[in-house]
Amino acid sequence: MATLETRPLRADARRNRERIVEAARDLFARCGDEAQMDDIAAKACVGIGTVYRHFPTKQDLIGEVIRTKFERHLETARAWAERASGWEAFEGFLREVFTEMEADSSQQRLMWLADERALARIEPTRRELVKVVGAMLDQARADGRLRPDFSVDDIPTIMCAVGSTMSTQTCLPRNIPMLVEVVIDGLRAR
Amino acid sequence: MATLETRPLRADARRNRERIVEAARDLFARCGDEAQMDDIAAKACVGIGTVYRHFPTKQDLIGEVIRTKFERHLETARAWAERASGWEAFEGFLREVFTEMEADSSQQRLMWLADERALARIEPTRRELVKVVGAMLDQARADGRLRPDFSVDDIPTIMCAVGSTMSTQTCLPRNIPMLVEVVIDGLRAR
Amino acid sequence: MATLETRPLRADARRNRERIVEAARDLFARCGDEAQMDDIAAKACVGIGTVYRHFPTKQDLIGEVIRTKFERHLETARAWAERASGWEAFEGFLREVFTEMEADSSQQRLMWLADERALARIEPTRRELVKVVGAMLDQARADGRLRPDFSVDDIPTIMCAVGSTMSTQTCLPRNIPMLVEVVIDGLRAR
Amino acid sequence: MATLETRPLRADARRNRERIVEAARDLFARCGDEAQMDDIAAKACVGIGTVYRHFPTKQDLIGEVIRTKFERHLETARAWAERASGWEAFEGFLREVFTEMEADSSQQRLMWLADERALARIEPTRRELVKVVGAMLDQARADGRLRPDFSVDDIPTIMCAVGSTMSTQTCLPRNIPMLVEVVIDGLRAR
DNA sequence: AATGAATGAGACTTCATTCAT
DNA sequence: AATGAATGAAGTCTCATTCAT
Repeated sequence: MATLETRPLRADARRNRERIVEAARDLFARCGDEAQMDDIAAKACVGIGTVYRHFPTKQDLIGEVIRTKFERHLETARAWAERASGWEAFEGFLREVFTEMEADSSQQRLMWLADERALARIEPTRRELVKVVGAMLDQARADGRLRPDFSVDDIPTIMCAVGSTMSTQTCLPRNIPMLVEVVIDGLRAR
Repeated sequence: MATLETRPLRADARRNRERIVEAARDLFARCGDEAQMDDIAAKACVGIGTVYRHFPTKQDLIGEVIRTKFERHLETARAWAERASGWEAFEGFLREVFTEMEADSSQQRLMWLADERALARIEPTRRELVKVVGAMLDQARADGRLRPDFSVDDIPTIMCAVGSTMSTQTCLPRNIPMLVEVVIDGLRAR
Repeated sequence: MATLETRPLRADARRNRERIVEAARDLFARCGDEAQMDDIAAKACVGIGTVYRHFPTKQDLIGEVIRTKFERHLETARAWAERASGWEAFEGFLREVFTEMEADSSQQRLMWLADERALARIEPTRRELVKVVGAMLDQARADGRLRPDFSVDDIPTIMCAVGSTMSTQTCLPRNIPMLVEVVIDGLRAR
Repeated sequence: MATLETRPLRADARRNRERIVEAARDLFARCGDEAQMDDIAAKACVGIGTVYRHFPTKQDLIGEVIRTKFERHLETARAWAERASGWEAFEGFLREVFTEMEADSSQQRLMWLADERALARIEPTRRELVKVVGAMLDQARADGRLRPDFSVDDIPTIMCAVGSTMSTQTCLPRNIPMLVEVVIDGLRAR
């Protein structure tokens, strides 16, 4: 009932939160849609009530898992922005991101479960990502290496095209490396 | 009682069947996964039992809706195979299919609901499609217009990449025309 | 619309009726409760509507199948009434009936599916059976071979006890020959 | 918050569980197969979900109801094993069990609804019961009071014969007391 | 702050029966 | 007299979310 409690418990809470997100990541990857809140709680070794304390909705949890992945893509973008510039940086970024995606391709399907509420959670990260990559694009376009009609706002389209292809039913044949080459070649100026 | 007429009841049954598929097409497009068998039956003005008489499983119905779309793609491919050949036919086919897809882009998400059972239903059509388009590709490759590492088995990958991008949540920005150009340019021989 | 039709079709109808009962016998024996009217119709090579023309209710069909079995028991009783008398006839009848029952023990469970309506159908046959066996019992009692407190009305109880034991889940151990001996010995006068 | 009390919620849960089994006992007895999970939940004043939390399947609930009855039979057997021995104990046990059975004869039909899954639940109790009664039988056989061909494994057969006869449709005449005497006399050595 | 038992709307599917042909 | 497509009430079970402890 005191308003001013110190936060000794908050360390515990944060650990719980991380465990929950970790468990969700794993179960969503393995089971997709079917991953249940109960199972996620069990895997995180917390009660289901604790999951809901941290994430009031399943969509919030989905959104958080997606956000952590975008965070990693953002870091990748920043690393390439430092390491190179223009088309080189962009191509390097794209290839590395696609590789990351394929490493946990089963998680790409999370994008299909996410509704507006979940997606709202990743907006800040997404915007930051677009900003960082935008700089590379401007340079690449100025250098005449990038197709002129490609804008920074089209990046999500590209990433989505590759990512969602990774996560379809495995009973249909998929050739991701080929797709990556087609897309990157298609982005070059002719 | 005449021997010559087609069986009258069967005509009714076929009409029902078509109404069911039509209703399913519409509701899946609008509600995705959420579309319920009850609602589909109601929309088709038949009892739920009638739906299950024609499609013993929800996945069978999903599969049938997808199959009808593939059937249309197949017709498009055949039309282009007559009208042109090689790269011209392939590019024409691709552009027309992508346009068709965008016309009912909300239906692309059906692919995400389909499980193996549903997908099994479209196998014959898919195989025929690959065969027809394969002929175009061989010619295009021989003419040096197609990137050499692209095989007929990669067509589904390409179509999936574009199709699934169309069907993502609209709250994320999408630029489909740009994606189409990138993909087609990426497919050309350099 | 004529009231006075001759019965050339009735031969067909009777054949259908027999085929339906035969199919029902088989399917009830194999599937018990789960046997469906559709399947019975299919197995009898008639439409489901034809089944309902002959037996307005599933229970009527169940009752008919049971009745045919009672009919056979009745014949067995009559045969023993001719061949012997008193306790000899009764024991012979019982042993033969129990043997018949075990031959299609899977059908005994039909008794568990039958409701009042079905059972009403077998009343005449049952009454006749009791009458025939009753004569044996009177003689056997007079001869001092039958336990004195056993009446003709108790015959169904005895038959039910053995019959229903035959039809329980096979995962529980059953020893029918032993049960038959216990029951017959228990019926003797001491 | 004290460490000593038994967990309060768990007490509630146990009460719920008992209420569910109690409600199931009553409804299965009255309606047989027809008793529905919804009704059982309502009668137990819990949500349907609570029923399924405790018993993941209807068969599990059926099995539990049967198990509680077997448990009572087991207690009866143990009581007689202390009170007497040999044939006296066995006959006393049988008569008391048959009386118990008749008290809720409508429940005997549960045995007919039980499938393997339900029956698996009662295996331990059944085995224990057979063990306790087995000792009586050995003694009775040694004393020359029991028919020699009767083994401990035949007990379920005997109990089933009487129990199932109790639970048939009441429209057929039943004489249970007579059946009990016939069976017990039939079990004696001659 | 955490727990996990409870909830209950709602999903898919079945099948005895009806009725237009 | 026969057919079999259609019906729809009712069944079992799931799972995101709530709330008493």
